[in-house]
Amino acid sequence: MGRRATTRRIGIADVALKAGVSHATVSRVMNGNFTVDPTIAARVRAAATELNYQPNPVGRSLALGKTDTIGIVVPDLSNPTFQAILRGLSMAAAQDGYRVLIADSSEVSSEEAILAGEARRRCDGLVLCAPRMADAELEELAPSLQPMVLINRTTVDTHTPSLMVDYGRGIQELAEHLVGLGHTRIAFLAGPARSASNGLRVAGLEKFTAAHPGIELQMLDGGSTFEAGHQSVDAVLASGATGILAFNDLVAMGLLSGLHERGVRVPEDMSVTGFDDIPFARYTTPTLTTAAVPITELGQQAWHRMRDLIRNVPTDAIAEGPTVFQPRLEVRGSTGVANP
Amino acid sequence: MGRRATTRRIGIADVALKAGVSHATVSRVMNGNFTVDPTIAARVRAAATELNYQPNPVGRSLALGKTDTIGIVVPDLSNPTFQAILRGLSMAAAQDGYRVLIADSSEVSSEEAILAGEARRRCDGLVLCAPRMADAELEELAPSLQPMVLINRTTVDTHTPSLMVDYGRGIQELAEHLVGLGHTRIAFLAGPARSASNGLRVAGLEKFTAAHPGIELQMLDGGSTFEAGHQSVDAVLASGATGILAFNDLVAMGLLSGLHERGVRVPEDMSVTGFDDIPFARYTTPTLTTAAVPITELGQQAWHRMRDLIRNVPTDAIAEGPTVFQPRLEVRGSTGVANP
DNA sequence: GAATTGTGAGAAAGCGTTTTCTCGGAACGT
DNA sequence: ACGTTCCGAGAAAACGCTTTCTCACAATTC
Repeated sequence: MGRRATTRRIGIADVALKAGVSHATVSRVMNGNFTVDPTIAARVRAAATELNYQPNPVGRSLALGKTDTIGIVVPDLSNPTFQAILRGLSMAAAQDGYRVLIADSSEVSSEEAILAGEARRRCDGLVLCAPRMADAELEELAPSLQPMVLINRTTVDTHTPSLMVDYGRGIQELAEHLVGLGHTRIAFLAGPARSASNGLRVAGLEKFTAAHPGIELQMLDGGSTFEAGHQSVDAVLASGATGILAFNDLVAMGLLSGLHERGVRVPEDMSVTGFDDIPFARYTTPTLTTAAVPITELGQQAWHRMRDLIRNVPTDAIAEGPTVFQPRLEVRGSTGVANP
Repeated sequence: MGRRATTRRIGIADVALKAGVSHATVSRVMNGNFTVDPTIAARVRAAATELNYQPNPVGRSLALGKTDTIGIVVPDLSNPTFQAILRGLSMAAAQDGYRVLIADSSEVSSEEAILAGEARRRCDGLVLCAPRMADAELEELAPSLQPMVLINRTTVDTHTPSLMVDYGRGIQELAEHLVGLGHTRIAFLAGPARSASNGLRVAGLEKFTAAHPGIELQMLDGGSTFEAGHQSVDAVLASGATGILAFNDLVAMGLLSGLHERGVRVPEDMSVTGFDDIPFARYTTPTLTTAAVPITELGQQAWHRMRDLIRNVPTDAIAEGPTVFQPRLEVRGSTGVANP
């Protein structure tokens, strides 16, 4: 039995009483069921507005078995990429009357599974961004999280839609862009070792080196943050490379900042590329050459997949495998011809 | 009556059946009620883990009259300030086992009231960021949204905690910083006219001009975005001012970028200040002099106020009026001595 | 040994909805 | 005028849980 609320919220019973009808009739009226006498309907509506009645969503959810809410699990809310996904998701979902519950795992991947489960049970579906989660764990978790949409991950299980960014292709294009500018010594400032998207980049770069035997490509440890980029200035300079592929825009910006402090001119002395095309990438000095990912659109698409799942739309898009977003090379000021 | 789920989720009844006890006992065990025989408790727990039972939060919420969720209304999720508030709020709330539901009003203030109400009914409380909402509307809405915490707004009603940033004081400090550097012609690149925080800045600047009769201060129309700053380059140059107080960091960054394109050197030819100290402010070129607001901490504090409200902690902090955060002057590279 | 207290667990009510079931009464047909 | 249909609205069950109420049984007391 519930606790005594200090001021009882006004419920369907109050409206029913005031209108002199039963709960059932009030419910019917509120839900636009037309099997109710217009006279009575009007009376109910009048009572409802007069009492300023708003149906309790929790009661509704219990009866209907749905919450009109979806959850999203993100590893780090301070990362612009996830912010953009969240924004796209939230806005698209709002269009269809759905809300978004956020679950920030704060990079603590041990919490991720529990967090995802809890969020899922409160919602009608889950969008999962878990770049660091082990494949096995994801595979094991997946069934209990349905309906679910994955971002930058896949499961063997075919009925989980997956939205992927072709990081491999994007990084290749960036590398080739550098080669086109005459760079022969290139360094990749890698992201977190266990990150799935870092793996894709590495794979793409392996293809790249295979196709360009004359090019020297070094792998440098980095990270995914501004600070990581800033701290790797020494390693970058020591590498002797003239073209630097940063893991993402944040890292590139950190590097840019560090290089500036050292008096290294970009792009005259060194070319730097990012990845993602976060909003700030076009406002750095110099402006950042990067691989543009339509991140907000990705969030929006995530909702559309989710919506199809929730509505049980027989979509063969799922069977066709993950939806792959192709990054677009965005050449700006941070890359230039190699200094001989 | 609920719809037929394709695969019935496993509920308390299943556990009760398997353990050979009543629903009530299962509930007691799950909630750590010690009035139950250890033997039986063990049996129930065994059944629960074997069936992988997880209580349905909706049922729980209905019975308990609480959702362990709070809502936050933000006008624009792409604004770094609100992102930071959201992050601080979400992380702090998570520490206490609460989740955050987001409601992005997309700057459509006509939707704000409905959005806020809907979010509120799904949650145990609401954090409201509605800088553009009319005072009257806020005042009218407030009672139905309790418990609520306001960000950068106040109500006459004293039992709504309010967290404010002292924009007036902050902008004065920035202006005085410019004066200290020898600037005598200063321009304020104003934010949205109806924004509450813009009003506070203007009020602060009025105090400033009163105290500094010799200083010329112009008010320029601006906005709150990067683009707004970028587009106001002409107006800024036409003003003849040498010190520019931008509405916030975003605007300052846009202005910086526009000035760079025009070949105007900062800070040699012109000094520029921002406001907020968003993460990127320390990585612009030149780095941005700004008034640092502990935004994430503000989000965190918002949760603490909310928690006190939810727990009915008799806090006199509320009666004492709004909690005011003092911005801290952060002098970086974008301001320098005035060019004679 | 009967009365009293205590303890642990089941029955049932309640949270606020939606929806099925049921039934009285009006409208219709013969 | 009687039987059949149909329609609209109330009663009640269901959603999944918590908690009060109640009661059977065991343990204690005189």
